[in-house]
Amino acid sequence: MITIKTIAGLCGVSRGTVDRVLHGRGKVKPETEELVRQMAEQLGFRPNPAGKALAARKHHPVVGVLLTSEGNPFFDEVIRGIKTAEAQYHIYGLKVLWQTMKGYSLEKQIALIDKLKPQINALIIHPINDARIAEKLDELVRDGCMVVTVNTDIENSLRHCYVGSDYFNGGRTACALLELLLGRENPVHLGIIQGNSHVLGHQQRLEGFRQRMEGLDNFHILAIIENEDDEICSYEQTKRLLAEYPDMNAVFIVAGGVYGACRAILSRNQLRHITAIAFDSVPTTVEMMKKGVLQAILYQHPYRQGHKAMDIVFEYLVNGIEPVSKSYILKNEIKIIENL
Amino acid sequence: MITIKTIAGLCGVSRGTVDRVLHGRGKVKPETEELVRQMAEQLGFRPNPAGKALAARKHHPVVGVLLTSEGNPFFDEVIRGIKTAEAQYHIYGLKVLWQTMKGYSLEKQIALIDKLKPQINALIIHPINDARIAEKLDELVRDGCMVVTVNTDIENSLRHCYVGSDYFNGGRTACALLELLLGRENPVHLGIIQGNSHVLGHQQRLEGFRQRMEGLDNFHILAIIENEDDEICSYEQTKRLLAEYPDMNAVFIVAGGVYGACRAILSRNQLRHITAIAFDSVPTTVEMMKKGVLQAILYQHPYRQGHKAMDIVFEYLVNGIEPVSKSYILKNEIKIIENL
DNA sequence: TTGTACGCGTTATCAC
DNA sequence: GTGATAACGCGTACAA
Repeated sequence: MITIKTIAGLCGVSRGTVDRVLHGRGKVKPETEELVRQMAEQLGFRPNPAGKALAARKHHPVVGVLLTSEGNPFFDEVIRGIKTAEAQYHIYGLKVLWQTMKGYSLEKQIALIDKLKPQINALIIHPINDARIAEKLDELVRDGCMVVTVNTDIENSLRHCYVGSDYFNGGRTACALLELLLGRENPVHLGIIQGNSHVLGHQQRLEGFRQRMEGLDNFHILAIIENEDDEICSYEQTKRLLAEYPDMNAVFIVAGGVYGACRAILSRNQLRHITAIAFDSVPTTVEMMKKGVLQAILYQHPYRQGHKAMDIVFEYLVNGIEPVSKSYILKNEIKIIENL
Repeated sequence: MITIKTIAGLCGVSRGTVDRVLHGRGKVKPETEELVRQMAEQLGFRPNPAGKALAARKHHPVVGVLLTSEGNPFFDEVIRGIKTAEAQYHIYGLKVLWQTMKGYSLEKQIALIDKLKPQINALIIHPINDARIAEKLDELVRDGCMVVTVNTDIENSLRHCYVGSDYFNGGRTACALLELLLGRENPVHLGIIQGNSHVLGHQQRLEGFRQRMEGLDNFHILAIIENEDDEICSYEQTKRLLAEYPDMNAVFIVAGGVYGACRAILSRNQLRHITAIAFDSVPTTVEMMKKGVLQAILYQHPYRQGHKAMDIVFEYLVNGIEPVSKSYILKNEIKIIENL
């Protein structure tokens, strides 16, 4: 095992000098610096996290978590993942400041970022995809704060890393799944219940779905409605859709409002079967799977999203390790009742 | 943060004494012992892993890994998971001894266990489900060696923990998936390609499948063959099966020999479509999905199996933490080409 | 510029 | 029985 001591001994300098070189604190003769750097490089020196952890306990790095999770049960598992990681990293002196909000108010989110800003060394955020938020996050990054987006990414921003699913692929997979369930021969008359077309992930899912649909001659989109992720709106709109298109035999629920849409399908109480799929296994969605309204769902590992986001922040803050990649993408899994 | 020092101070004893109490090394006055124990309990003392790691480096705990992985690409990902964890725990002085074998020879496995036995503090093993192996593992456990079974469990053994999938549920999920793909109305004439009915997991998958099939009046099992996880045998047997039952329209491949069975299906080159599903995403299986022979597969998180097994061993050996549960079960996931 | 010394939490060891 | 001390690897304040 290579330690600072090893390098110091081999270079004939003290541990302090090696440390200064490795941390770029200056005040080292150029030749010495070069020697130490080469030696560390050559021996493949990797600082021991255990030592780092022990030494770093006095810093108490603070992580802010800002989620649009109020009233959105999807985030329950994300939160559980973050909290599990929080407990695990507690001994490293890591502290977490929580902020949650309901809905997608730009002003509210900006206000909460500003509130957290002076207190934190890193931010885990479920961001609204708006240029003003991107600007705010860039401001944080420039001030030395790490920023990790979770579940939803934001365009044109300096954020260090994104942890979440591949929405485009989620749409593709959804379409392929419907093809499997309905076959290539039977005509598929499709109703699409979109969440909010201004939300990046929702857009991308629909694009992915459309791309995968090219060449499927038996697939026909009858209509696309937006429910704004609201259950009541979803219920009313879906009901209207089903009345308007009596030959609809498939429904793709792109984002939220799953329960409302399913209740609308249930309320028709007719013989003709509708094949429906949606995303995420929140309790009401599982209920609708059990009732047979939803044949399958796509699952984006919410627990692991939360945990991984904290892992990345921890590695950066405590061990000084930059994320290996700009994004950490979890697979879209297909779930039916049996393997929930 | 509660440290040994905190407790020592509060009890008016030295850190050494606290350590002796907490590790049951004896040589402590009963009253002192009681006092310290109560104090630690009351304050909820949790030893700091970082400190432990630093202090424990000289122990060099050794983990033996014994897998029947030769010639079985399924284990490639399991191995990758173990190796990633190995690298991560390297700094704690953890060493790993690898042993692999081809096939399922009892004598060979026993010999390899005996070879590892004197050198290891823990064993991660893909065991043959036989009483003689169970006996061997119990022997290890009694000698103070931790034993973790991975991917396949063993019956009636003292092993500390099992990490793997739920085979019974895998079978259930497979049946439910076929029902979704083929519908409840059309008659389903099923051929089942079993691996080896003496392998516990293979048995359980079939049982799960059968249980889920109860009440599906349109499902009919035409035949069940065994391929002994051998590709050639699988190819020949499947070919014979397809010739014998020309109305077969669904195939369930329970375990190995996926490639052989798929090649047999391909070789018929006929118009009638066969819906086929299998387990695990090894390269040849993915190839057959791309060719359209397999509509979907079930995936048992091999990478995470390997990683988790090492996690559990690490926690026990280095931090002295017993596994919370006797088994750690990963979900069976449904994969199609799009979300592989 | 460079070296020394201490603290972080745990544990092994030596001295009493 | 018990206490004191050194060691592990790293970061850093302070001394030289």
